Amino acid sequence: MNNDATAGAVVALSDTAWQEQVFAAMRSESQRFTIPRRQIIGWIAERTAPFSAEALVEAMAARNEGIGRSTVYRTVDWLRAEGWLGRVGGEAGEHTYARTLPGHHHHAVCTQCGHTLVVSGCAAVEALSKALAQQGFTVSGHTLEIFGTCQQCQL
Amino acid sequence: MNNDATAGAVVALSDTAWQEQVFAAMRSESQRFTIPRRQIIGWIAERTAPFSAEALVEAMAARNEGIGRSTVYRTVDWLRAEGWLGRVGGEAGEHTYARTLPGHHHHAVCTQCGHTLVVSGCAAVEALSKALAQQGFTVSGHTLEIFGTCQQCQL
DNA sequence: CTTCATGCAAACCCTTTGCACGTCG
DNA sequence: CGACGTGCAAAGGGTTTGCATGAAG
Repeated sequence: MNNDATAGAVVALSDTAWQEQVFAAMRSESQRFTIPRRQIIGWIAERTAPFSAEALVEAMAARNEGIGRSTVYRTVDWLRAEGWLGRVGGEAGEHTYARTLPGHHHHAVCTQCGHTLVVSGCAAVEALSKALAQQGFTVSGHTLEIFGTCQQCQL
Repeated sequence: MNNDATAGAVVALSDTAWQEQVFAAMRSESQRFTIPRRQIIGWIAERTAPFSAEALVEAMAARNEGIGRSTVYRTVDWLRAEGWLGRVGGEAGEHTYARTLPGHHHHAVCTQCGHTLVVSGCAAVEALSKALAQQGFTVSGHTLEIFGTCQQCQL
């Protein structure tokens, strides 16, 4: 079966690739390759589920070196600005963040364990764009978040 | 042409119907039909674009009666809890809210004037659900926000 | 008359910022 | 060395809460 044409490929979120790409981007943007940044990025790379800013702050503060709140937030801001990190489910009081890969895609997040799948492409939304175009509405972008239960949590 | 089967119908956001339904829901939930609540709901019903909480607070404070912040936020919370109001585009510092209609649907928001179209149904996402089901992921819900330029703002 | 929403202001939370110091290149 | 990131703590902005008052049923 092949749903790629209509729904895009579904893949697990790769962590090592993400970290490598972020490091490469840092270099090419002449961002300083500091220890705090490496630790923060490394921690995020290990996450397989979305996390809160506070969780990251605490994890870094617990380190021997004791990375400060501001550094964490500043690094997160940079990652978001560059598109390596995105906010998901901002419905609650505190924001949650999830790793992001270059290019257009969406996340399917398990509401029980937080495990995240990446859905590449979104031909599905293109149909909507056509319908909206008939109303004179030009689509320039969209966000899509999917919630559900992953295979593990259904056992 | 008929895209309804794949993309759902696209309609403008109806305000009077919304207000009527909210009022009816208030009664059936034995919520008190107070003047502040009616004013807040009435103001929201007039909006054709998403609005910030602060805008609503200011609009209410400007009224002769002077509705307080807490009342505004509490009413908003109730509306959100009941599904009559939703947060959209929480990426920025302050949240923006938009009216919601019963049943599943999505919004297409003009990034220039804020005008909102409602897209009923979302057969498009069902294709994604199938692809995810093949990975053992059961979809229970999703959010979709569309951004673009409406007919008015393209002139 | 009893119950519950209101309004004011202070508390609260997460996030951002200023400044002197330390680190990277 | 020079520039820039870091850490601390305090400020900032939006949202929530406590309590006495006042309106709704």
